[in-house]
Amino acid sequence: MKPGPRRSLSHREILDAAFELLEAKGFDAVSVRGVAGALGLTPTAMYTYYPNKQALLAGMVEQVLGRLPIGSTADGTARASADGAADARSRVLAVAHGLRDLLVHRPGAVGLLLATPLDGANARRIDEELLAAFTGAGLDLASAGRAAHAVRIHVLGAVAFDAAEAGRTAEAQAEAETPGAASDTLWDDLESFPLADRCRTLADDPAERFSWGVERLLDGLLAAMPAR
Amino acid sequence: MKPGPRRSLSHREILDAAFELLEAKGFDAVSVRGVAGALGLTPTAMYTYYPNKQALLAGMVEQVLGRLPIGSTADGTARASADGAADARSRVLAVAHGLRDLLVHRPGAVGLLLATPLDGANARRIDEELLAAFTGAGLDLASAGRAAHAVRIHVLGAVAFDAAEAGRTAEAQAEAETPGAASDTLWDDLESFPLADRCRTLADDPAERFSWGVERLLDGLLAAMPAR
DNA sequence: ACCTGAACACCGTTCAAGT
DNA sequence: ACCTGAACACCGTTCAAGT
Repeated sequence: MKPGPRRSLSHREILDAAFELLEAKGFDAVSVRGVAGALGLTPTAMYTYYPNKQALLAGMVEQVLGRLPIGSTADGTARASADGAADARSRVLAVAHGLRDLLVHRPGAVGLLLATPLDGANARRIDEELLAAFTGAGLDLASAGRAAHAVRIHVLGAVAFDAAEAGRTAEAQAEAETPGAASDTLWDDLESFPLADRCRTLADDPAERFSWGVERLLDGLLAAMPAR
Repeated sequence: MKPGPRRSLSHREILDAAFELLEAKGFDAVSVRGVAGALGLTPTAMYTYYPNKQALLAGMVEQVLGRLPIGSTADGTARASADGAADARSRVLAVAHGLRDLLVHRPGAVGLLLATPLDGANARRIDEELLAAFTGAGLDLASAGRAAHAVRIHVLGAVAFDAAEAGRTAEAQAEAETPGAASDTLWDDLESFPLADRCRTLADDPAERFSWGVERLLDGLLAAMPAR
């Protein structure tokens, strides 16, 4: 092929192609070469838009985090309320569930978040909302920072575990469909894990488990207020 | 080279070489080819020991998790105490801090944990300890399962964030040492993040932040007991 | 059983060259 | 500025063949 026409793609078009690839074939398929191919470009042409793969992934993270609505209450900054803690709880819950919904409905997005620094403008915007909520509840700035960090950890970690678990059960199903392969790794160690085994039969719903965990975390965080 | 002598390596030797590579050059250096090369083997010889890379990584995870001491109190099963919640707290804290120490002192180990299912025997052993602690505190099995999951998430997530943060500041330092490169990505967006900016100047110690977060999480989890 | 060597289908990235 | 084509130094994995 000769150089071809100057298409001059926008970053939007490139990111759209990358997300299409992500949702169709998973995170591993989001390669510089793969995205270039989907756009009808040579791999090297990608380097005129992004200096490296990290920058491309960072662009994707920014786009997906940008879809999280924040501070949705219409009253703007005037948010003073009778109960600062209750206010904080609802604001943090909105961020937590919003973020989870964003990632759960986007297969492969977890890999994206885990592979990328999370220091872009939209990540900072989310941080700011969490900090505002916790300081509004009466926490000092240092505690609010730690509380926001704990929420960050919990949301991302929960989604990552859910995704890993979903992938594993999908594999297990695919394996069960091939009757030739006997159940491998049936270790039957001397050890047994009665509680864990009984627990596994419960088959908890991921969404409910997430909700419960965030509520309990908030119970602990919002109790960390200076006595007043 | 001809086939060479039958060395018949043990899994231990292979895993040791893999960990040496992990600590020396990071998680990305732990490749089938890399480990084989460190052992003086051809890449394909690795496949007589492990069916694929996943299995090799799973072996590494099992070895590192095996170093976590559990149930260190000498009294064995006789653990009934006046305050079940206080007992549970100390047991969970032991697991959480033990696990964190294991990972923090082993650069690259986080990548390992994030890339592998965590369903091996040692992972189950840790699960069992957490479940025992929470049920001992009076939680029903379903709640204990959710609580254990929350702890799992928090410990791994915290270590993952710390590692990412450490990597980022290391990069920033390396960049600062090359005075030719001006400070890139100084966006100066219209938005500003006063709380997040002030928060960043606090420079919280990761170990203290972790401790605080786990304590707050446990505050919330151990309050989730049936009223008695 | 354990190992080699060649091969397949991939990566991210750089460089010289074209328009 | 945007793009191609060749190239470099890697991946995981398979296959046929040797001992």
